[in-house]
Amino acid sequence: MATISDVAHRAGVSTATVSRALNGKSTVDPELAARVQSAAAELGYRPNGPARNLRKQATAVLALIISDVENPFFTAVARGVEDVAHAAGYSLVLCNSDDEPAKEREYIDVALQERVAGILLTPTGDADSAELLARYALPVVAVDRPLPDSTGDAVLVDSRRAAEQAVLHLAEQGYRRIGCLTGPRGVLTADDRLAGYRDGLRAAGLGGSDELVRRSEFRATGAEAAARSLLAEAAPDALLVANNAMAVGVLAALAELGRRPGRDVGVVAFDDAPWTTLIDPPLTVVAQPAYDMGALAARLLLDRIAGARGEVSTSTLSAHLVPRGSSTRG
Amino acid sequence: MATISDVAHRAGVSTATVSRALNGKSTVDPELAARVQSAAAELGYRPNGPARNLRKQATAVLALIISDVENPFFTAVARGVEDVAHAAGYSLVLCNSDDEPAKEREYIDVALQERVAGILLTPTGDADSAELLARYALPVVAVDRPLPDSTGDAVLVDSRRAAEQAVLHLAEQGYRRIGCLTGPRGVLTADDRLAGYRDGLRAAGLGGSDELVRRSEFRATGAEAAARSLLAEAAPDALLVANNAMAVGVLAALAELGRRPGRDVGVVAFDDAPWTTLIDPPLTVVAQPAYDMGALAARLLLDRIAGARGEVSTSTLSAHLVPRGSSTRG
DNA sequence: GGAGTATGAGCAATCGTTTTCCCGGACGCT
DNA sequence: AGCGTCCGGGAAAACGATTGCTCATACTCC
Repeated sequence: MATISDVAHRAGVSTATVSRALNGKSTVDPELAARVQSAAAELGYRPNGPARNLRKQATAVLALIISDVENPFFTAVARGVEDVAHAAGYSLVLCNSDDEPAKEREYIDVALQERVAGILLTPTGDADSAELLARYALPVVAVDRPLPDSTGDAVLVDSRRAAEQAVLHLAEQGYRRIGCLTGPRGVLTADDRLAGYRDGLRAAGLGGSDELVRRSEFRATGAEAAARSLLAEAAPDALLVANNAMAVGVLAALAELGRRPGRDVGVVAFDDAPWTTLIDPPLTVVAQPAYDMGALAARLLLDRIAGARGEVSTSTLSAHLVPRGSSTRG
Repeated sequence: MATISDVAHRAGVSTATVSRALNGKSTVDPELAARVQSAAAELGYRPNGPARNLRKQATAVLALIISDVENPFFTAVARGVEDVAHAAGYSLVLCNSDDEPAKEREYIDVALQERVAGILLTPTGDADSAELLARYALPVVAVDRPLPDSTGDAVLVDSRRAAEQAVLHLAEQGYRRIGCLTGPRGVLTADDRLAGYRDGLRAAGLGGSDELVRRSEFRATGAEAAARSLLAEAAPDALLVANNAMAVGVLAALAELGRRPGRDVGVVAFDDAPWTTLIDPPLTVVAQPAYDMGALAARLLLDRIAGARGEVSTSTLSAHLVPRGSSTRG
């Protein structure tokens, strides 16, 4: 593949001039610039990225470490990030941590090696990861969950408050034994939503009991089993479900048990998705602004990279309840 | 950040020895190797990726150019790719082409500059892109659709046959005026599925007419409008829908018109998704092995990169029909 | 006409690795 | 004891761009 000196040779100038001409730097004689342009075009010259990155001691690459691209919430985040990054001339390397600290650390290591300009991640909460990031002073923005010790900017959703409102909504609709299906202990969004659930029960004057709470992975199969056990053992008349994938499992369990959402068991789930209006009754959801979170996070990160030195910021966007049929009796 | 010579200095050896020790190359005295290891650890040394890539004239990065990460089909492909790539020590840069040739070319250009080891893409069909790839002899595997002129390996699904079988299935169930909603002209999967639809009609002895066919973008909103127009103007008693996102639009249109899938209008859609069993009646789908396609494509690409010189291959996986309630009367 | 200044291009250093080449010492064999 | 062979490690040359510095040329102004 043609190098800059091939181009220089063909255009009859030095490599310095080629570089300047191609990067529109300083003043290059228009005629020479034209010669360079055409020489580059004829040779199909593409600057060598690694060489340029080495010399400039900087790359135009961001790392995005999310739990799982197959989760529509993270997918929307990724899309927001990519759109902003791309508009700014940055590329994105995609990493699935599956919420495993070991994988997370491994990917951070790769990012460090590749000297990416910054990292966006949904932290597993692993302290070593955070320490690694801090040690190398790599620009970081956390999405969906904060970093341990809240080093670095974060773009969050007020899950707790949203969960509380979801419970209040269920209570208003006349549900009394409201259960909660949330994610693994230690995952902040899972714990937050549970806390919000408890806030809601308290605010509604409903006593809660741990019997009405189940945890599972943030996936359909685990949630299905958890829902089944909860329904059998605690007889809830409504459920707050902590994410979209879990909702699939819960709805499957209800269908199998012949319990109709809304009339028999009120259901509210986190995360909106296109299909939630297609089921009967339509699913009441807590819609999170995933795309916007990604876009905002990317912008914050680019600002940091550009050298904005301000205080560490935490942006908390709010989720909003979208009431539909699954949370009304009748 | 510490460089290799910092490590060399601290360990009291040359940079060459550090490099050899850290890469487990040739034979380095175990004692020296240990000194190097601990010096590197103490300094928190991370080899400079760009420098290494420059020197080695190779990177451990693959580019993945797909239409849209928010489409669950591509998301599953991406996941398959990522898993395989990661296991082989490769990173993935993610690009959304939105099926726009201009964006596709732009991303190919970026990939070329960054000297990625190979590209996986769902080609828009743009000839310039293909030419670009061919000119630089970059290892490429096409996923879901072949490259123009079928340069490069491809991992496809037998969409046409699957569409035919879906139509035959509908015909068996007693539907007679079967319509088709497919994607934009020129997108191969869209055209293939349409061709398969026509094959199916012919095989079932049903006359087709263009009146029963509509095209839209591969998205929900376009499909909803198209479905509405088709239902109003051509009175089909069944629909073959060419992808998952479109199915959402179609089902929304049916719901709004008060037409029940199955009983009133048979529906079969491409792409399975977790929610398809939650609706009533459950949606009959043509399930594509998206994850496997991604994984296979990545393996083929890695083989090419490793220097497998064999013939250009085309792997055609088969999709299978999953009959559910939306395609049975009653 | 001469001195000073702007303008534009080239030389060469530099980024941090890997890898080739070479050299010194140790060892084995005759 | 002398010679040949390994073997391990260091010096230095790449890799391909960017950029500070220098220098030649032409121009302006007195």
